[in-house]
Amino acid sequence: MPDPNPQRRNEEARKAILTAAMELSTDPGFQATSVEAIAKRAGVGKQTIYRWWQSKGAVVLDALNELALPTMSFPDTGDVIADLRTQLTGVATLLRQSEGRVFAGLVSAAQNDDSLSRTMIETILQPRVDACRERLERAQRQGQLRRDVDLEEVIELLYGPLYYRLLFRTQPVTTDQPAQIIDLAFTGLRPKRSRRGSP
Amino acid sequence: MPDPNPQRRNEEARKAILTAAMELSTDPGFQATSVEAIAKRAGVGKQTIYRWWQSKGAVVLDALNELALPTMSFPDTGDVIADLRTQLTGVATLLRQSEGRVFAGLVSAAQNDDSLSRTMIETILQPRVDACRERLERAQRQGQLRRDVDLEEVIELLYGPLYYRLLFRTQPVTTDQPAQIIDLAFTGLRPKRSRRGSP
Amino acid sequence: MPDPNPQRRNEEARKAILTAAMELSTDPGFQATSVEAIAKRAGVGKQTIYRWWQSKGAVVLDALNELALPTMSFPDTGDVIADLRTQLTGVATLLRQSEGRVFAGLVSAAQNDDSLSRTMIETILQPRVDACRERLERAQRQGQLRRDVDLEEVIELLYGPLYYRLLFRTQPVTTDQPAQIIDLAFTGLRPKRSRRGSP
Amino acid sequence: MPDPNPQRRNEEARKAILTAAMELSTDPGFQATSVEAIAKRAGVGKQTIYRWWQSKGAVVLDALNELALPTMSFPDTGDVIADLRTQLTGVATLLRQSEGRVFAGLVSAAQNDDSLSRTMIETILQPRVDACRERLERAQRQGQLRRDVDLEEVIELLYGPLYYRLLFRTQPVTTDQPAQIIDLAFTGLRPKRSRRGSP
DNA sequence: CTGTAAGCGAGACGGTACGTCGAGTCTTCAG
DNA sequence: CTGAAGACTCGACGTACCGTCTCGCTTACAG
Repeated sequence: MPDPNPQRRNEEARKAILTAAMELSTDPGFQATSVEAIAKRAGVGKQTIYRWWQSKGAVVLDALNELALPTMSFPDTGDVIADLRTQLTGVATLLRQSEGRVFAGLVSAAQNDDSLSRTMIETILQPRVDACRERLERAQRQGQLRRDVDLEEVIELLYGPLYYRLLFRTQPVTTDQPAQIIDLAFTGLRPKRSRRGSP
Repeated sequence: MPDPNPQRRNEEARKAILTAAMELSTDPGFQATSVEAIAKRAGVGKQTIYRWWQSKGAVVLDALNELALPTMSFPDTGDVIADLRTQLTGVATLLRQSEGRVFAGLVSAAQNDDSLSRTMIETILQPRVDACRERLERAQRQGQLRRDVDLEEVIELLYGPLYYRLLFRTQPVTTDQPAQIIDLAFTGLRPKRSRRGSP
Repeated sequence: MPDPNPQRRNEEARKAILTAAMELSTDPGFQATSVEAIAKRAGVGKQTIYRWWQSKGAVVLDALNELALPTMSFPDTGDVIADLRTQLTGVATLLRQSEGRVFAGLVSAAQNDDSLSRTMIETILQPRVDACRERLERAQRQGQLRRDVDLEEVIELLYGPLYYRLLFRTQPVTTDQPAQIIDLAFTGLRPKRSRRGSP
Repeated sequence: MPDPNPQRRNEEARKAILTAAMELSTDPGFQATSVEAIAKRAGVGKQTIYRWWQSKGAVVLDALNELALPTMSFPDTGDVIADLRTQLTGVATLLRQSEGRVFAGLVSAAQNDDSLSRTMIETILQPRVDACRERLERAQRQGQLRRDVDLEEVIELLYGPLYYRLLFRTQPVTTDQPAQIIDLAFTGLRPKRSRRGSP
């Protein structure tokens, strides 16, 4: 039962598998895709998939990371609001496309697969959350953001609405959603100034 | 093939199915539960399930609605912030419990089942969103909330972070998350007033 | 884990399975045949085979019994030698044909499958051995056969050489082998009468 | 792709493979043994087996020949019946032991592997049959055996019943079976002399 | 008050995919 | 430059559920 030797790994097979996984997760869709179908399309034995990945979800996660997700270094122009807008718009654009449904499938699979959930957080979410937090810390130091806030929660406030639409599908993710989220979040929901008779 | 006659429906079987569905979705978990298992535990033929529901998801959705979700009329004490806090805390409390995982399973299933997605929105989400929007409209009229905002987006801003944690599981939903969300959302992220040199 | 209910059994499926099993055991051959192939050719789910039989061997055994093996009531003309010749020639004729190879495959499978071995003995061998023994007993009573012999061993002596050729394939089973076996066995191997000077 | 050079062959590996094959064919049994398992137990790569043998059967055949089967030169005391008894009892003794099951496995494998079948005949059966035939020819010349018989058939008559029990497993091979076979075969099945009214 | 047609528990059916095993081939690396 | 190690493709294994389809058996309405 030793783990397989990664040095002996066939790089061609690996790529073929990731490509097939990505294509099938896009077209018949994540749930409609079987490990068997991935193997067949990749021209690979099923065992070669099970040798290197724990589950279909793990394969698609790797495929998404390698083939679809940009490295996404967080922009820093000095204006945190503009940078957030740039960044969130990028995410929204991605989620609108087929990658969005693939990612939704992944989140779906992670609901009852703790290992996949952890890996997804570590390889997709955490790096981006960290990059965002660093940017927000700089913004705090530059006086562009309240200092008395938990940045993790700020991030959830900004991204939550995006994933809300992706996953509940009450309405599609749009590219102007980010601007509106940012406006709401920075300005706050309190009424502007009370029209008559505020202190 | 006419639809089955609802008057002839066996109420006992219906309840046994919903109960079994709820229990199994809680314990082995939604995805680990099969229609067959529900039928067996409910002491019911599989056909009786397929006669009245389209899928496992549809059964669990009904079960959740009937057995777990409160009617949740939105409170109105006159203080919108307090009311939101009450309401959101209720939701958070529910999501922390096993119902949270069941609901997550449902969201998961809805990712590739348009019909289930629609039903879930109609029976679970929409009524609560509507109640919330009405409350927020009242708040706007009473000057407790900015008028220049899309209420749908406000709702997404408030609830998004809750579901973010439920579905990504980066950290558990907590009962003080709502208070913090509301604080951030109402106060906004802008720095208080710049210490030196603002007009 | 209760056994399936035989009353609910689909007779059509059963026949299709036996026929497919027989055909495939004949053409690609017993060992080259997979349960999967039988299922496919019979237009049947694999589970339907596994529900009613323990193994491929068990299916083929039933197929052989139902489709290929005659009921073979042992003849009784009053002349035991003639009757044995008739009977053994019938067996040899069968073994020469494709049924012979199917049966050989079955014997092969039974080498490491005790349950199959037992069933094969009970359903194929034993009934024929019993019929033969009864005929031989009658022959003994009629003075056509030595009385001081174990009939089981006589049967092995008569049939052993047939199966020797079937299974070792040193030479093919032929239709005149039986006559020769019977001659040898009845006359015995001792020299006729010693030509010169026996005591 | 020339045949591998036998001079370069690693004698240690060869022995380890044969030993492993023999042990595994004895304990988990022939059919339950895989080439992979033999390689692992012998501490040898699978390729090293496939380089020198065509199949598992071929390996076990060699193992049996080299490790289990005596050279068995046919005895000749001048009394053919005694010699046959000696020889057949030796065979029966062997077949009763684990070698018997290994051999049965081999016969089983040979049913659908013509090449193995031929090799088995050539290396195991034929030499012993030849030795036996020579002994029987001498017996014929010495007037201890009918002259008007096909010796091949005599051999089948004598050995057939032994293999009948080995392969059908209706009852175990025993060490007194040979004596009884020989008695039947030499004396013949005809009744002694009819009690009343023979000259 | 009695057919008869529905819903019901049960579970066999044709399928699809699962995750595993082993076959036989091919590649890498150490001695 | 052989041989151990083992990754590869492939095919089949036996199992789990899917959703459909009979089966008899209540059960309740219609004649």
